[in-house]
Amino acid sequence: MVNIGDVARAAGVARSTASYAMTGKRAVSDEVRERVRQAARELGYTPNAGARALATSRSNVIGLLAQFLPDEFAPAMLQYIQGVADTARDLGYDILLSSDADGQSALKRITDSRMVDGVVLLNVAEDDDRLPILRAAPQPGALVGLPGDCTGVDVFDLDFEEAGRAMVEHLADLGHRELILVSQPEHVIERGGAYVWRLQNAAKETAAARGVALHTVFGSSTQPDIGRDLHALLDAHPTATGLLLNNEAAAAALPTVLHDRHLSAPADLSVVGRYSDEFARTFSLPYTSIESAPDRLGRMAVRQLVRRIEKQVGENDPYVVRFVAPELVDRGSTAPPTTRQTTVPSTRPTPSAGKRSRRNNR
Amino acid sequence: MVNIGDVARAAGVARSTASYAMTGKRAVSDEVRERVRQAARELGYTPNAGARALATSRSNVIGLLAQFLPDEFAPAMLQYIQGVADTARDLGYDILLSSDADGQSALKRITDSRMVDGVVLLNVAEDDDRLPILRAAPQPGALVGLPGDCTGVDVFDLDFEEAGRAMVEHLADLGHRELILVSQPEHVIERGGAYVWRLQNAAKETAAARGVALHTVFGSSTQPDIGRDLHALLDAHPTATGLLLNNEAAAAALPTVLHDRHLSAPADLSVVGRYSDEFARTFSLPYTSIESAPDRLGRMAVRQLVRRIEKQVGENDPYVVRFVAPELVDRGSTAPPTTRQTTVPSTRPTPSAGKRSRRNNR
DNA sequence: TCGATAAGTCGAACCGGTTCGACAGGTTGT
DNA sequence: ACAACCTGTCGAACCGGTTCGACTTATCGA
Repeated sequence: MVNIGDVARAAGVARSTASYAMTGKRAVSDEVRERVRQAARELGYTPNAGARALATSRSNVIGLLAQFLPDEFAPAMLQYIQGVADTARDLGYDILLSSDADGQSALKRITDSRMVDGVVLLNVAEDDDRLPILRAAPQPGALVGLPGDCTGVDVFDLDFEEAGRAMVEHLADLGHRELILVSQPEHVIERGGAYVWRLQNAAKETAAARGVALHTVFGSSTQPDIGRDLHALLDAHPTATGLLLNNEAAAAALPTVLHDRHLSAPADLSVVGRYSDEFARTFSLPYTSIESAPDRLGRMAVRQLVRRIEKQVGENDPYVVRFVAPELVDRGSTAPPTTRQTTVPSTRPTPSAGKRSRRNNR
Repeated sequence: MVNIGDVARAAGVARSTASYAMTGKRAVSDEVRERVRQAARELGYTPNAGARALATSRSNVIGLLAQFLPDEFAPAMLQYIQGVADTARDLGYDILLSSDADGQSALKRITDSRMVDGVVLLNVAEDDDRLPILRAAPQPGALVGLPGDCTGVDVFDLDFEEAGRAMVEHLADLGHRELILVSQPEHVIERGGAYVWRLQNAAKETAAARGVALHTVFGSSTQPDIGRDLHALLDAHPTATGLLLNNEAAAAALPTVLHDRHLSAPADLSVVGRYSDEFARTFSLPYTSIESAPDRLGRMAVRQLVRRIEKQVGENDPYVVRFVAPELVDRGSTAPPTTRQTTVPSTRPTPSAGKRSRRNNR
């Protein structure tokens, strides 16, 4: 393999001069620079990443810690990854992706070994066990998701409180008096997914202030369980006229559930979700929703991280905690309330005739 | 940062001895080994990845070239990535993820710079422009997807011919005489997605042999276009009794389409898809389908790649082209044919009353 | 005209590992 | 008793870049 010594020899200069000609870190005569570049081109020279990392203590790689947890909805996760990957590439960084379930040791390994210049953490929990390791690491870190303690890292998240308020306000303004909020599974909360609480508490407060009854439940995050959950819920609260979804799986399952019950939105039920526009398109979801902006959050996190890596902001500059304001995207699934006719349990579910696989029963 | 010299000094040995004690590449006395390991533990020593890569010409990183193309269905892609990432981690490798639209230059950069020990290519086209670069690279490569020319790389793919045959046979056996096959968008084919042809041609041959009429069309891969496509299709072929889907977006959109037309499977229409079980669960799809096994393919590709990297198979060992046999997962969406009653166009689509957003019209 | 400054180049050292050859000391075989 | 061998350790060289200090030559100001 051709190295910088070969290039220097071909150009008739010292190795150091060749280096300066390529990197521009010192003045080099036009003539020499051109000769070096020419030689590099002809020989097909590419700097060795390991050697460069060793010499500069910079790898131009950003670590991305994502966890594909069984109770997280994978397609929603993908959008954060895309946002991070695209932005990193634009800024000249490669992505080292870790999907290791053991986030602690993965993080420790990639930071201690200096494989990465910085780290983005997805799926951050209230008391995330990766944070102590990240703070102890020499590299900067950016989070997507709000932990309890934000010291030493830059944090980006959707404003879930505002989201909760906006969802309730929207339906209250239309005249609804009884709503159901379906959150993520309780297990997500136990693991520290505080955003579930943040939205739910704000929704409760707003509901109380507006004199609206709000039933809150945790839904499953897998099929077909969430479908069953939704049916049970609609049975349990026959007089509720609005449905709020802070649960991607529930949103994805709702069309089928409403179909089975011969209901439609907003004629029988008003629906407001909390998911991204991309998600809505992918799943063809016709519900008005709070935009969760995963691409923007990923982009913001990487931008700030790169600023720290490149010392455009120093360690003494304050760490930021930035919330994206939720936007309500109106897809026409809300309207003033109507009394929902209760479907007779025996006629629901209305599956197609013929044999049905075990896998699909609900 | 603590380096191997610090460890050696603390243990009272030479740097080389410390290295041998950690790597085990030469015999070291039990006592010294223990002293070195102890020192390393106490000092919190982790080898510098760049330095090690420079010295050994091995990075323990695998490059993963994925492209999030607008006409590919992203959630389907994610499963390949997960399969690759999980397997790599199990085998002691990290993943360098490139989602660069310019696959050629991304591949050239990561291979020439020696950042990676090997590469997995997803989304491989018939005449993939990344292949010449991969063949010229010093690292081995494994593909998920079948290109026209397989020399110099290990190739893994679903047996799409057999899949096409199996889909048609299954419905022909049940007595169907007129079927519709919805493939990926024509654009995917133009870009070189040969698997579309492979399945379609095999389906056509089988249909001809069985005396079954087969209408083949290319569907969109985005919402809501694909929904419109499906409606048009069902209008155009009112006597068709079976629907074959080699298009994930179409599968994801079908429940809503059938709902709008007041049809259900298999009572009015038999349906066979081609997607993974994971995909079926995520989208709650109740259709019998050919398992596309993305996790298995990703796993196989990484396994073989690592074998090459670690010289368990040499450059002279033959390169493999391995097809995964398609399995039909019966979810009960197929039955003997019934005459489908034509829905009156004016009553279809049956949207909910009330305002409808522009975004959601079809 | 002379010293100060800047531009351009070079050699050497360095980053932090691994690996080769040499060698001391102990064991074995004859 | 001596060669042959094995074990365990060390010092030095090497991987391929970058960067520092020093040096030469040209340029400028006083």
